[in-house]
Amino acid sequence: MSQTPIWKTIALALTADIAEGRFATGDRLPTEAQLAATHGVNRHTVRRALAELARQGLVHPRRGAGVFVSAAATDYPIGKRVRYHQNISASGKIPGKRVLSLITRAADKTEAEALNLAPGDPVHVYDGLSLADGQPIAVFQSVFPAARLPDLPEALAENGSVTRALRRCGVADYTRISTRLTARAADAVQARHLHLIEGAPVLHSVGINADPQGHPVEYGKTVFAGERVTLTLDDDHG
Amino acid sequence: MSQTPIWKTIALALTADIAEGRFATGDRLPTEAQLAATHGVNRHTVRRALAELARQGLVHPRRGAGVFVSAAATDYPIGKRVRYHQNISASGKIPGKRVLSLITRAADKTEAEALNLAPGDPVHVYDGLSLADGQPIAVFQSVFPAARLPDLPEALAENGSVTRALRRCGVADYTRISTRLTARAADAVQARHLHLIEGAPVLHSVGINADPQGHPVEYGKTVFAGERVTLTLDDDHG
DNA sequence: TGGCATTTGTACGTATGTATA
DNA sequence: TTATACATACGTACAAATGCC
Repeated sequence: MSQTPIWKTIALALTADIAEGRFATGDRLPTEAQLAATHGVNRHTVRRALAELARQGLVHPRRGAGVFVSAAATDYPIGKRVRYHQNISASGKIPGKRVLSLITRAADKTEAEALNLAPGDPVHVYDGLSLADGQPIAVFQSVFPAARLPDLPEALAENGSVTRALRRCGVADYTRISTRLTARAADAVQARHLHLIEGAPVLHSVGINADPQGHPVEYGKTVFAGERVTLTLDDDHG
Repeated sequence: MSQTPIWKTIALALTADIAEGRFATGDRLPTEAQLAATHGVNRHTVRRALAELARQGLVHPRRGAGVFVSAAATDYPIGKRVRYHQNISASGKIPGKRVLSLITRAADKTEAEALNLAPGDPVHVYDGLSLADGQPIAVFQSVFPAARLPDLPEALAENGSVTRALRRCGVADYTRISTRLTARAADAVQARHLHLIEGAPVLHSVGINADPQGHPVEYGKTVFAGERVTLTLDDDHG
C-alpha cells in the first residue's frame, strides 16, 4: 500500500482553492501557522505543501510578508517577423513593458562577438520587464551597438518599444538570425521579477536580430516565466 | 548581516566535488548520514543541500538506493531539415534511441486534429527515449496515421529511427510545420526516465511534421531534460 | 520466495534567525 | 520599534523503497 503523504493532500487542496478562485492572483494565503492549525498538522508539513505549490509556480513566498498567489498562463507566438506588442494583443491580453535600467557601457567578449564589435566598444544595455495584463511574463536584456545607434536610449526611454526606437534610429526593419532556447531554473532575481520562486522552470531565449543587410543590431536575452508562456514557432515565412 | 545558510555551503561544496570530477556521472554520493557526519550537521541540513542540487539537476535521489550524479549538458541544434541523429553527432556525442513502447490504438481528439484524421481513426503511438553518450536527454511520443502507414511499427522496431522508418514506408522527406515550446517542471515519470527529480525544468516541444505535399505524417511531443539541452534555431532555410 | 539491513522520505517537535510591514 | 511571518537548524521516530542474501 502506497499511502499519499499528508503534504501532498494539502498541496492538492490548496491547488483546488486557487483553481476555483477562492484565492485570486495576487492574494495572500493564510499564514503557515493558520494553515497548520486548520489542517491539524505540524507547520513543517504545511511548508512542504507550500514548497510544492511554489515549485509549480502557483504561489511565491516572501519572507516576512506571506505567501502570494502567482499569475495564470499566457500564449506567446514567436515568428520571424512577429514583434512583442503584436504577440500579446493576438492572445487577447493587454501588453506592457517596464524599463528596469538603461545604461551605456563597454561590451564584453560575448556581446562583442554577437554584434560584430570589438570587446570594449560601447553598447547600450536595456534591462526590462514584459507584462501581460499587468502580470510579469518575461525579463529581458537587449544590447545594442552604441556607435551605430547613438540616440537609441532617448528613443527607448519614451515608451520602451524596441521596434519603434530602432525605427526612429534609422533601422526600419530587422530579422531574427539566430535563437537558442533552454529550460532552466529561475534564479533569485528572475524569480523576484516574475513572481516565481527560485527554481521554477523558465525558458531562456538568446537571440540576435539583424537589419536587412545582415548587420546585427540587437543581442537579446529573454527569460520567460516558463509555465506562463508558450512559444509558438510558425514556419510562416516564405 | 546576511549569513550564508549552512545548507547552501554544503550544496556549493558538493557542486564543486561534482564539477571537479570527484564524483562522476552515475556515481552514488555518500549517504545522507555520512554527509551529515563529515560536515558535522544534522541529516536534515544535508537533505536541504541535496534538494538544492537535485533542483539544479545535478543529482537525483532514489529512495532506498542513494543519491546519484546526473549527466552534464549537451547542445541540440534544431532546424527545419535537421534530424535527431545528425544533431547529436554534430555536438560530438554518440546518439541513441530506446523504444519504450510501440502500440496501435484509436486517436484522441487532439491527435486527430493534428493529423487531419477523425477521432477514433487508428494511429501508431511510439514512446521512446533519446540518448547521448548513453545518457538520457529526452523522452518523446510520436503519433502516426496508421491507415497511411500500415507497416511503420515493424520499420520502427528495427532501429528506432523515425526518419528511416518513414522513408521505408514511402515518406522520403518531411518538414516541421509547427512547433510549440514551453518550460515546465518534470513529472515523476519524466524525471525517472531522464534521471532528474520531479520538478526539474524540462523543455516541452509539441510539433507536427508533414510530407512535401503538406499532409501531416507525425504528431510529436518531446520532453527535453532542460538543463542538459539547448535548442538552436538557425534560420538556415532558403 | 522471504527476510533483513540500508537508505531515502515523511512527520512530528522545538528554538532561533531574518525580512517585511 | 515592534509584531508578524517565513527561513534555517537542531532533534527524534517511523514509513517505504531498494538491494542483497
